[in-house]
Amino acid sequence: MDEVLHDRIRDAILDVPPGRVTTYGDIAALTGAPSPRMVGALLSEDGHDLPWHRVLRANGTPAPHLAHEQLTRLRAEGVLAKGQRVDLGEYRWRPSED
DNA sequence: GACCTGACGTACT
DNA sequence: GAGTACGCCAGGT
Repeated sequence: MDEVLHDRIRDAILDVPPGRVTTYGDIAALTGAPSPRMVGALLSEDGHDLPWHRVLRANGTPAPHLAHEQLTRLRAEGVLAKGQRVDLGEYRWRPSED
């Protein structure tokens, strides 16, 4: 994994403000990552100190094995989910609106 | 180098 | 809206 890209992905995730969410695809597009999977891979190995709970899949649902923890953290920030699905139209963060 | 795996996305049914 | 199929790229074996 390219280290510059690595840092850009981390920075992009750190930019997401509390109470908002983004998607793996958005982070990939924003940072130039070749695939959204790379974003997930990075979080998997080096995401412990990042607000990883603000990163969702494109349909607004979290990864299955993290769903409970992720939705709990998001709820604490004011992001409400309908079942397992967060309303991206409501909470999705865009860099331009920062 | 082939094959498998994964915190994903899009298209299609 | 939900499920399936396939493409995608990097890492490990």
